[in-house]
Amino acid sequence: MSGFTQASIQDIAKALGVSPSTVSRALKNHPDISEKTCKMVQEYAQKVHYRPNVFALGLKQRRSMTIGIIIPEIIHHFFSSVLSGIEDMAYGKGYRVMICQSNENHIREVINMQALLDHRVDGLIVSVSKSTLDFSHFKKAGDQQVPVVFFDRTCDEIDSDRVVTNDFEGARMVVSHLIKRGCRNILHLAGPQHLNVGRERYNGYVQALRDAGIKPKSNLVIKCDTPSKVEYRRSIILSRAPGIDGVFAVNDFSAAAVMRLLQENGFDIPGNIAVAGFGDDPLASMVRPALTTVEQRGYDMGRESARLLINRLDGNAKKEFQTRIFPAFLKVRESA
Amino acid sequence: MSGFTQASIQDIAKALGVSPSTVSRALKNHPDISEKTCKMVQEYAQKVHYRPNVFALGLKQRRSMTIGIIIPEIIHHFFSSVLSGIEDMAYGKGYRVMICQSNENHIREVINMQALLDHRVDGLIVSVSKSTLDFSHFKKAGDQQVPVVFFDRTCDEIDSDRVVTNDFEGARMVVSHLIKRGCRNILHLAGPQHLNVGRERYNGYVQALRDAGIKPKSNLVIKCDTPSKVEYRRSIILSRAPGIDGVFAVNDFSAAAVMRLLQENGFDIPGNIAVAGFGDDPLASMVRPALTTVEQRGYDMGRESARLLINRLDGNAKKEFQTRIFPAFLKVRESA
DNA sequence: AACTCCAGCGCAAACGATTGCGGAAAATAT
DNA sequence: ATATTTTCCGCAATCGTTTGCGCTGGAGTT
Repeated sequence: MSGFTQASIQDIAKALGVSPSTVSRALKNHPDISEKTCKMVQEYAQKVHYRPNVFALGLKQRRSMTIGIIIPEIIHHFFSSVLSGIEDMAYGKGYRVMICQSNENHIREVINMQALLDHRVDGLIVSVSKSTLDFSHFKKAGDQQVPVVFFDRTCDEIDSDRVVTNDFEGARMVVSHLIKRGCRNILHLAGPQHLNVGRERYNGYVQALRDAGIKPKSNLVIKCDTPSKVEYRRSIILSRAPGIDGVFAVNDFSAAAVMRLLQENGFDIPGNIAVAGFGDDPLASMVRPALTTVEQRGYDMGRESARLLINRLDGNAKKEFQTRIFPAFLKVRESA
Repeated sequence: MSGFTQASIQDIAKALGVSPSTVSRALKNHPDISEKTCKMVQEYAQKVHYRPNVFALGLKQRRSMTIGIIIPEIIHHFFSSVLSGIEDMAYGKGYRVMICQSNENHIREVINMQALLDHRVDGLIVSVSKSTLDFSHFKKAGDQQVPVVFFDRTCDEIDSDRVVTNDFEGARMVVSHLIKRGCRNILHLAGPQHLNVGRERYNGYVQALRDAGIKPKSNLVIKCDTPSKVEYRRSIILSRAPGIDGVFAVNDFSAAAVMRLLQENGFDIPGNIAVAGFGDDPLASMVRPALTTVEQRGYDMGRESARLLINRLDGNAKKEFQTRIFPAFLKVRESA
């Protein structure tokens, strides 16, 4: 009710005939303050809907109880899952979050970084954009004593905590599955190789082939990690199509797109060509045939990222940085 | 470079042998300060990477230059598009954003609201959660002089600026299209009727039927607005299926889910049953057959929401509240 | 009676930036 | 030469909260 203006500690102090310091202490049950006073203050504070001023707090304590997050694109189910995990853990520990999207754009990432640092976030959780090759903006965070946790797409140049999926093993598993199903000539729609995820998934693909005594062929690897790139490369994909019996795409979006492309051109999935993706996006179960893919535990990864960061912020983290590797799970559906 | 600690205005003042007030004014080219001093201060500030302290600023100016955003679920493409629109407009006008998800949960929405108010956002842009029936938390924003703009899912009880799609017309168009294609018995998977979007789309559906002289049947309207609800209601949907020749779902997710369900049970889309959705999610073009749907201009709606809000914040808005209605566009693909 | 001790509270200085007002020096006018 | 205006800058208060330190009065000790 109380209407317009937010009550401050001084307002409460004045109204109750005590000093601001007493109010401040009473609100946190400081032992110096008598029980009676505590109760009186707290009740009055409640009545006038007192809420601490975060600006004054931040100014005084030199911390914001806020975690900054930079992710490439929030629209991907994996990233939103991670986000939920981070939020839940953070809220539970009294932290808030501030979310920025880089839109896979390096410049935007740098701007976001600055904005978050300007807002004096206590720590950062980041998954780097595809177009980021220079990591100096992350070092700036280190300079300002702001710890960074990288998840999924990490930055090797910077010593930090990391939370990743076992991309290698996930890729190896799903490609092995394709081989077990009888595939011999498996096309890989690869992600950027300067990103750990792209590299690891590629490596897992190669490993699975080797395990089965199949020689990897470089013309069966195409850099192509979005639906629009699938469209852009349709002619080369279609030129390979007659000679292949399987596709492993670096993510579900490309997998769905290539599946559609192949279907439109008369190939039966999985009859002629089996298709597998990576990530288990909700999309995977909505397309036809439903997509065989690799499940990542995004939510748990988010929680763990936040846990690692907050431990460090609260000073109860080991000095050495850690890398948490989450298992990947093969999710067999209809497409392979 | 400069290492650990962020330089403050006082640090600069001390280093340059001037007063903090001079530095403050020099940094914004105040006419009281000589050109020479301005240049000196600005150059030094640049050198030490001076960045204003948002806490001090917020405390003094009693505004944060930050817009709070509450949306149901960021994972929906529509909402992320709106988000991008808001961000672009806001950044362009010197505002930052703080994003919260309600996850369609009323409690969470209330908490988010309080968190944003605690952070002293200057204004709010909100799309209300499905489970919100009580709007008192929004009134609290009004009490604190924090203007709110509602988009898409509005709140009728509160006088405010609004930005919406012409849901009625969109629904009418797409259902008319179904009818033109020959559909007579069209199932509607409806959203919650306490939300304007659910209601308007339903009304558009009814209007299209009436326009064609078809009598709406209540047993052809099922409340069902997510894939999991489609699953949950599969038996009733399938019991209706033999008698229908079209489906209009309140969003693309449900449309895709129902399409799969029907296909799995031997119905050909669009041969036996035509299916249409709403929203033009990227999903729509990835499923088979590609989904006929209604396009909403999410990005533009985001920009407009931010524009309306910022105009009000900057004091150059008319007193009366406005409602901006964005057109919807029929997007015909393969499913209908 | 004089002492110590402690519970309970207030003073005042931060944190970093802004801004109205006043004042010294320099420039201009008389 | 003095008077007047400009130019340029500093003082100090302010935003709301925290916190080290000091003060008071009453209870307990000797």
